[in-house]
Amino acid sequence: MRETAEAKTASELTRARLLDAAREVFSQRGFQGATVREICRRAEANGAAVNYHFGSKDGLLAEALNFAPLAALQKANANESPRTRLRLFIRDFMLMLLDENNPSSQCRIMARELADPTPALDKIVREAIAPLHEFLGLLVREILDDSGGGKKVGAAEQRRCVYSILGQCLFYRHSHPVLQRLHHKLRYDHEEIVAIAEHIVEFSLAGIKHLSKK
Amino acid sequence: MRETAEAKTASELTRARLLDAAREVFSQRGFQGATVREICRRAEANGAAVNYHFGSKDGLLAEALNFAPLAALQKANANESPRTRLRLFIRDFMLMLLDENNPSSQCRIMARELADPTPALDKIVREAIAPLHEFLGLLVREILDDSGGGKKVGAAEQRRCVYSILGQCLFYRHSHPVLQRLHHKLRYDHEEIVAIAEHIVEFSLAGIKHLSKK
DNA sequence: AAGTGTATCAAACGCGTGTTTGAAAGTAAA
DNA sequence: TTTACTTTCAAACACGCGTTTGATACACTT
Repeated sequence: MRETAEAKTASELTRARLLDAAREVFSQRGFQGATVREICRRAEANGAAVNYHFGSKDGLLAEALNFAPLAALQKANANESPRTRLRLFIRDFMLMLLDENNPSSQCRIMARELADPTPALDKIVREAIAPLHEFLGLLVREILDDSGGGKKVGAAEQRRCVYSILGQCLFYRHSHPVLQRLHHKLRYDHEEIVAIAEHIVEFSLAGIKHLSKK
Repeated sequence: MRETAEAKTASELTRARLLDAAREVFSQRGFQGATVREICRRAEANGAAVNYHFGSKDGLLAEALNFAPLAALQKANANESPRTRLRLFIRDFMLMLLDENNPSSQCRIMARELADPTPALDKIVREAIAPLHEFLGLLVREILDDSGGGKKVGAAEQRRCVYSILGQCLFYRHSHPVLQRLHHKLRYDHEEIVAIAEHIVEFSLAGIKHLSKK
């Protein structure tokens, strides 16, 4: 039965290699910019392998996506205070977004697709982004209530706070090519990412608190 | 001589039509997503017109860009207070970014190119984005000094404040496809854009002030 | 009216893309 | 070993892209 297992995993190994290569290339070049040929080359597979194993480039993207790491971020630290949960979430989210060594390229793939709709975007929005927005919305609401300003903050403003937080986070990934040209010594090492996250937390908490007290 | 003038402007008219169509298509589909054929179709010109008049698709983009409107935003209201100048800038910037009826599609074109380097990106960064960052950096510095907190705020934190502001602004354009799916009744009319700008101003001023006082 | 340079046009070119094909190699069961 | 099925492979296909070409129409000069 050793041959059976080996044969089975032989096919599954190329599948896995294709998925790994796809995640890498998609996160670096985006879905449009990535080519099936480059993915196959990196996976040391034949050019027809993608269509054989996944049907199409779209199918490969669909299987390459994995929303679990992002969802895990939201479930962690449930017993901490809202502010602490926001702080920890932003730190880990930024590490996913910016740290090339982070094993979860999912966020980097998704971030690239935000502006350029893909057949997979509907699924991404439904299964990853909508829950993320809801999670942050609840967190912002808790912090608003906690801040104890008498001001009643409406749903629209609460939503805009979520957008402000996500906008700050995504900016560093989205505008990376520009920031590199502006600031040649730029490099996202672990220390720098944590400092960025800390800035976003402080900046955002002040913004939220201000809204509740105005 | 009437015929001469007509003949001369006949060519210049197609040039102008091509530029208009190019700005429209580039801002809607991005440089990569835009096709020469669609631009020519919208301009009611022949498929070879772009290469005849501008040499290449790249050349068309280079001529379609115009940094004056963005620069004008920075020079206006020079005698107002730093906070007011920030408020007015963000409002007009958001109107450029989000209002499809705004005659200046430049910002919308540039925003699409941020993430996807184009041969023109170096020029865009040098002539438009770098001055913009410097402008906002000075404004943030003035507001920090004005806030009178004894805390000395370093250049890195000042820069991150600029990133926080721009990140919030660009998020609405960058993530528009996602926000539409999340929130189906979303529409950027004038009133909504102004409300968004106002939120970003309040949120950001609180964040900046917090940094200076911490 | 003939000549000259410019602008437009339909058609095609060269290239890269995702995908398909049919044969060859490999693997498991009979 | 033979048979049936799965996986790999080089090659080609169909398509869309930016671009080029050579003919044609046009406006202006001589």
